[in-house]
Amino acid sequence: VFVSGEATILHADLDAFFASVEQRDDPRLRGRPVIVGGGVVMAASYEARAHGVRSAMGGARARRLCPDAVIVEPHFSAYVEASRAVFDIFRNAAPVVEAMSIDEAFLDVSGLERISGRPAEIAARLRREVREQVGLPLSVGVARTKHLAKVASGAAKPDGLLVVPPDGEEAFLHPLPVEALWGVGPKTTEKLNARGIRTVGDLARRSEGTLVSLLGRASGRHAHALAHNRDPRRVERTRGRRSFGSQCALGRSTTSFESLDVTLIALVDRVTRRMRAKGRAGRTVVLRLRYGDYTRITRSRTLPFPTAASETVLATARGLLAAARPDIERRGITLVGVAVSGIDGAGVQLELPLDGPDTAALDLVLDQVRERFGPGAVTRAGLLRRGPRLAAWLFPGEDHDV
DNA sequence: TCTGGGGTCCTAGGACCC
DNA sequence: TCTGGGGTCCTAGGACCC
Repeated sequence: VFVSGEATILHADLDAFFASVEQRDDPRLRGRPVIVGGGVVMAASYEARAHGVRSAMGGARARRLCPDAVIVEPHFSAYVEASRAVFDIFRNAAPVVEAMSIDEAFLDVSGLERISGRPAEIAARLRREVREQVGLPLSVGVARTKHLAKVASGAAKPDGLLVVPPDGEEAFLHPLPVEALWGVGPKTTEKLNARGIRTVGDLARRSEGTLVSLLGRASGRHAHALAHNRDPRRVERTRGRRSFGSQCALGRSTTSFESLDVTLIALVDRVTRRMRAKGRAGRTVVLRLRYGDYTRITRSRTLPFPTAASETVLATARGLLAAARPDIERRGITLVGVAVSGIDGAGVQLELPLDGPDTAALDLVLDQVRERFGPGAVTRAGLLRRGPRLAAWLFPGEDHDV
């Protein structure tokens, strides 16, 4: 594996994204503390952050901290549109762009020097173009590894650019608190602090074995590697998502089991609609619940075949919900969510009733597949051979060892 | 701190297979 | 009947990220 010795990875991150879009679209909000989302803070402008407001904070607390804040409802379509425009600029600037979320991405600009200039110049241009063409502040970190670039963009905020030169990496990394590491959250920070490990430098002095026994195998190794500035991850093209989900918080008032079904139908419809729009199907239906005391559980069921059909997902989710009914009625319910995971690539969706095999419907689907992919694309024998689970479900009791 | 909505990855036990 | 060693898949929960 070729590992560049140059700082050619950019991490580009829009500042206070939702809040910045709101300030861009309403001049009255500029220069004022802005909070997006009333119940829970979804984004806070830097003016609001100066008062201690943070995202994911309860709305009541945020208003106490910053009584002058303007609270606006989110405008998701505006955010999606702004994000598209920004990513167009990213893709214009670098051959490999890896989207991390709606508002941040890694860019690999190695080998572009003669065409586009040095990484720091590309980063500066990126910031200028996003500001001029989309009207939003962008911070960029430039470094030799993804992790350093990510931490650097955070340190550059707001509206800044920070390059970590290869010979300044340890000096940059070691004084940072452990929670500055990407992947070290509140729980891990607490465990580490309890052991007197407060900075990345402290972390680097502990052995991998010590960290593994403290944090578990993957987290321990990860923390150890990052503290020693080892991060071989390359910037890769954004992968397809691995699950589709939707959830709905219900508030504190008691909810009847019957009205829960209405919510469930809407959630399943949203999820499967999005899956069909992307041409994806998945095998595992996950029901997410949060009881009245805010404890969470998940219940899941894996189907023998991938689907994006509303009826199939709904029937499965209903089954999971029915099993939880006694608990829901005893403890109350404050959130319902549905997700479909185990996404099987594009693939073919078989939309069949759950209550038993329907070979006529199957033949119809197979005809459509042949029409699209050619007459030899699928045969029943091939189906049996390649999808034993599906075959067992479609033709129970038959010999599937074809 | 009285808690949205969308995701990712890891761990661990049990069933099952060869 | 007790027991190896290697593996996959499913389910549930937890930590983390934006």
